[in-house]
Amino acid sequence: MSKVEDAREDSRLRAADAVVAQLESRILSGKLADKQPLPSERELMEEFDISRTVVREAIATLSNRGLVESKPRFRPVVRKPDFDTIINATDTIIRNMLTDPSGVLSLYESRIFVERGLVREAATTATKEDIALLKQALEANKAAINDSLQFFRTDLEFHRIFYELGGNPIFPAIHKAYSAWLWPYWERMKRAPGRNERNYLAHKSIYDAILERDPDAAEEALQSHLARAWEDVGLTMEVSVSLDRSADKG
Amino acid sequence: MSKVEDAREDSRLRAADAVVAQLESRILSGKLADKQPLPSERELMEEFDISRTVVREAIATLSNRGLVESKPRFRPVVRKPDFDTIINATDTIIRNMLTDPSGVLSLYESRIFVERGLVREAATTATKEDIALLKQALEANKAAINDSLQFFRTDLEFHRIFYELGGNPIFPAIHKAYSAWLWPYWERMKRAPGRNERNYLAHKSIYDAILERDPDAAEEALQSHLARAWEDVGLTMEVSVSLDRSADKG
DNA sequence: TGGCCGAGTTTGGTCGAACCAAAATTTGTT
DNA sequence: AACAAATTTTGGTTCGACCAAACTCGGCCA
Repeated sequence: MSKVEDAREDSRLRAADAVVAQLESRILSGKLADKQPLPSERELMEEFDISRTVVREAIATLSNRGLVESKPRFRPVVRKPDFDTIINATDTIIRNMLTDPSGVLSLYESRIFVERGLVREAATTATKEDIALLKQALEANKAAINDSLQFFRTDLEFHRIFYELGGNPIFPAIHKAYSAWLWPYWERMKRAPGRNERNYLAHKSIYDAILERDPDAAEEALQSHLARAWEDVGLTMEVSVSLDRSADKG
Repeated sequence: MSKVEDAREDSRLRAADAVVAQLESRILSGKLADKQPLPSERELMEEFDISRTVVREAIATLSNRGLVESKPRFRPVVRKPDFDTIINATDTIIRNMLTDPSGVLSLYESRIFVERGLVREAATTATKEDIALLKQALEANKAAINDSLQFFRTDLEFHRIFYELGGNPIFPAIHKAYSAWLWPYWERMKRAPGRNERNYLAHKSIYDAILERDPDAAEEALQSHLARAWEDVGLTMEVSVSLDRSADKG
């Protein structure tokens, strides 16, 4: 008997949606194990007694929902959702939204907000091990001052540590998102002489404040650090903004 | 000429993906205006010189991405993405993730983190108008103590104000998300006598701290308020996960 | 024995024609 | 002008077919 029909005596719904629901529950319950390939489309169409068209639509939806990973021409692979999944699913939308400069600013503001909280947290609750991690990242950052690409990497890594501290898996995912979405704007940042040095010192002052268990100082250091960084980027953005406006009027 | 082929001399890609990209750019550029119906599937298949199968797949993807709204049997409607769109696109994933209690905890922890920052911000930078809003919400909350449903609404509203303060559109979207995702758990919260009263007092203490421009007190009040709320919910969840972070400063 | 290669099979990607039922549109009637 | 019926359009679904890329597996050669 068709398992789909049961959940679909109401013909106003899509058949694919019922299949999606079925597969979804199987994935979540573990009947379809993580990292394992989905049954072939032809198997599924037989089992659910539907056309392959519907099967494909269902799989496409699952893919967009992040429950399976599907590369073209390859068997879709089951993937239990985690917070990273959300970032991926959200990616295109965000990128679209970031075509508006004010969207970038909003995003960056939110990042500052989050990191202010994170450094406060670090200043009050960081363990010796946490601080050791920070110190290590800081020194790597210092060592890379003359290699801008490497400096950027260690910069990212230094900030990332704060997102890891609480052990809450949401925050690393957020850091990943910020990095991915704001990266393009950082790439265009001009290479002012002494910029790396300045940023390293900013990192150090944050670190020092944490060492001294001073959340206010840490927050302040972080805030001015990121505000300054925005200025570096904002200059190049303002150009494109005004360009857009003149293009609009024309 | 087929517009799809151009972006697809590499046959390893899906035809649907190219169509998605095309329509996506048209929506973002405004060539396909917001709130306007998409061309019919048969028109699209002719224009792009592809089969309807591919058209449907493309539309399904756009729908999942949140760029069009498609109810079964109705013409899909163009929808320019905003931060709310993200929440909707993310919704199913999150709900799936929340089948795991630890996921709920992570989410709730992140909410506490965010709101701690928000009330600190409010305590330092809230304008007279902001404070008036808070006072109004607080009084509405007080007036609803004996009507649990109404109390819940005013409770939500009180918290929402903090998310509105900065004027950053990301935060209201986040509040909406937290409300939607955590709602089911709150609904199951037991109706202990005096609970509304207690929560109102907690809100008041937050408000008072903001009045006195004391971010530490505001944060502390918020923290204990939400931690206590979690206990009310946690009991019914039959999961004993502790939330004590002892992050309070002496 | 072990790794490489190629024929044969499976599987995903795409097409096209067709049918149905519901929505949208037009026509007809009062 | 308003409402009801007939007609066209459109989305949802099925079936069958074809292609090319991925996968399998068994034989060849070192």
